[in-house]
Amino acid sequence: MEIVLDERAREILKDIVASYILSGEPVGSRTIAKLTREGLSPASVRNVMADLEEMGLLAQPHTSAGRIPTDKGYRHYVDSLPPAGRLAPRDRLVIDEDLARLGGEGSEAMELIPKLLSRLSSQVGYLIFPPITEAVLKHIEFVRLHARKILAILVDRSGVVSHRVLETEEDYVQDDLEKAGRYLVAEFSGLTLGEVRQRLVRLMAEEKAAFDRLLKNAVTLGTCYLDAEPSERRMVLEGTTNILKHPEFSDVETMRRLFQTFEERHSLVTLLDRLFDAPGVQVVIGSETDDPALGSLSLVASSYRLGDQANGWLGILGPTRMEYDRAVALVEYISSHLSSLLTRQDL
Amino acid sequence: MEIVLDERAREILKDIVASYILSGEPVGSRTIAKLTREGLSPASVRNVMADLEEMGLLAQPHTSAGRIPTDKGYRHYVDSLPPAGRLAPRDRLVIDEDLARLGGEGSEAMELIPKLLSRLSSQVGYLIFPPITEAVLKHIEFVRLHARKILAILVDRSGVVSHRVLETEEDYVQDDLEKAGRYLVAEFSGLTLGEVRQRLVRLMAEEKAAFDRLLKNAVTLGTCYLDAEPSERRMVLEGTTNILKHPEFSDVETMRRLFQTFEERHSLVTLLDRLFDAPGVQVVIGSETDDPALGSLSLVASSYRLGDQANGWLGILGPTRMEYDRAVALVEYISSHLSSLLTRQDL
DNA sequence: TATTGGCACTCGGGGTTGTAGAGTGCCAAT
DNA sequence: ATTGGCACTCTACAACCCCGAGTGCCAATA
Repeated sequence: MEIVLDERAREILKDIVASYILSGEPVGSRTIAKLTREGLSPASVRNVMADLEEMGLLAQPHTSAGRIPTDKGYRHYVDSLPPAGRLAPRDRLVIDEDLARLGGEGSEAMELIPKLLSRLSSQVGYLIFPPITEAVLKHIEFVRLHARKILAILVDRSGVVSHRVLETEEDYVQDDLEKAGRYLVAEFSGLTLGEVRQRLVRLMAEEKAAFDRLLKNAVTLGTCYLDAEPSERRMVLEGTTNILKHPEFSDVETMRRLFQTFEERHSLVTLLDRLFDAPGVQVVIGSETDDPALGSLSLVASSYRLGDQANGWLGILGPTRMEYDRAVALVEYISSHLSSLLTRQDL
Repeated sequence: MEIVLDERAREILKDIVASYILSGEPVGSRTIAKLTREGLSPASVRNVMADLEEMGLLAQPHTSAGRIPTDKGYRHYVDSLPPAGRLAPRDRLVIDEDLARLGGEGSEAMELIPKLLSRLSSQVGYLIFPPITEAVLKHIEFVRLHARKILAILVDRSGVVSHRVLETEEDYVQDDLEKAGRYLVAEFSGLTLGEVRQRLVRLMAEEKAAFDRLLKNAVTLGTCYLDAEPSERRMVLEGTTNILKHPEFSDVETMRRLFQTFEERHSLVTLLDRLFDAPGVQVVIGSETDDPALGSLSLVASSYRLGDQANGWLGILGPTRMEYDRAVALVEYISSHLSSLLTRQDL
């Protein structure tokens, strides 16, 4: 169901959406007539508007009001945006400075980036980690807590630390745990966790493992850790309060649902996970998803590369009535900047 | 400025506050007259009410409305609550079950407890870690990230993991880092970080350290880590969306300020830090603090003991119009339960 | 045939007015 | 000291009206 618009209709749609994004008020035919250079009369504009409404791109809040874009209208608008938006030099400067200060440790970036996105866009900034199976092992370490309770700590190549408690069949002494950790690092560092798991499974199948205690410990503990690893991806949200500034969320109930969604995070991750893994910045209009809580929200998202690991996501979350050009430029710039920074430093 | 109330006035104040907490509506003299057993007439109640208002314990939203408690009124009410509140057996059961499932790892408890508090109270649950200087060293570990960037990971006795990136003067090889870590653990595990720092300072002053490379490394790295440790205490908040359910926050602007406070956390920690470190549950009426964002909020707080470490805080944060008896009982029970659980398991 | 000016119509928002109900304060009676 | 009674006050709610913005449609026009 491809909608074809002639030049003028497209122009008018663009103007309406842009004007509505700026003002938040329904826009009438007069406003547009004054805006368009080729001096069209309000009446003519009205005709086009009626057409656009029939196609489902515009809507009227009530009979005698101006038009506002439908989500379909936003979609058209977004798709017709020039691909390479410009970023204000001032913003550019802030980003360059902040990212340069990064120590090159993953966790730091993961906290800084969403804050940066949030601050510069005055919206919600988010960052989703790459899937855990793609993390490259740098270091792993086991610490005995109590009998049969072991704390496992893992560091991935980009410096992201994660840890969890393992419950084991037998009771290990700390010394054995350290040996096991060192063995795993020596043997597998530089591999992704997915690969490590495969190797471990293979090792477990080999007979040799049954006799070498050190090897057996290492394999058991390693497997235990990887199995305990939840498949859910980590996500950082920042600036959620910014969303409250927007008048479209003055309704308390909508807002409660929204914050609930933020608090759970889960649904956002799966939403982004389903996104087609294309390069470049993508825009998702809230209602295109099936989550009602995201009703009047939109996401601007870009994948990023952390070293040569598979992609994580970062972007901006804001009301559907958002300045997409700015947002897209911002996300685009930060994402590519971050990718190159991390990839370079990783060598 | 001690306010003395006679028996009847106290009774009426209690009834008014209780009724207002339940209904959220200003309560009139009729309601109270019907409630009190010793059949007082509304007119008499009105007289008492006028007195209470003069004392600043009650207020009228407008001339012809019932009375609502002032914060001073709440304070009186709270102080006159019976100290040992009963907890519903059903809640008790839930808590017992959930806490029993705890693996004895600190981080798990730190996440579970606020959730539990939040769920059972339908308010915001929080937990503040003990001051970092009181954490007992169990394990420390250094991982080389890049040249002169080192990731330091620390585990305290209760299993809480924290980590940060150190920038060092010289470049260490991983092997030296491991030796340094092992040295620190062997020498100092079981001491609080505060004590560890003292020892390190002393060691650094001794001449011997200048010649033994291993020792020097360990001292340098240890000091570096402890200095980088921010003095700010960690805090976990859970269920912030619950606050939105309460009608008193329907005003968007108040709410935005509130969420801002939540997001920053800092101010809440310092607030609790200033609290008199008494045993038992304490109630802070929001306006008793100087933070305007906490205007119509109250805190129910209790310190807890984690092993023999100094105290952290846990509790409930909700609107000043909150069911204090329930909340106090809940916080009391969870706090003492947690303390005993952690202390026992630590042996 | 596409565009335009004109005109009647519609609808929401804001201000005004009226009314019912809840609750008070005060006073005189008990 | 307590109480019944009464006049008074104030809010919340609904009804109403009117203004202005904007539309849809039609007949006139280039």
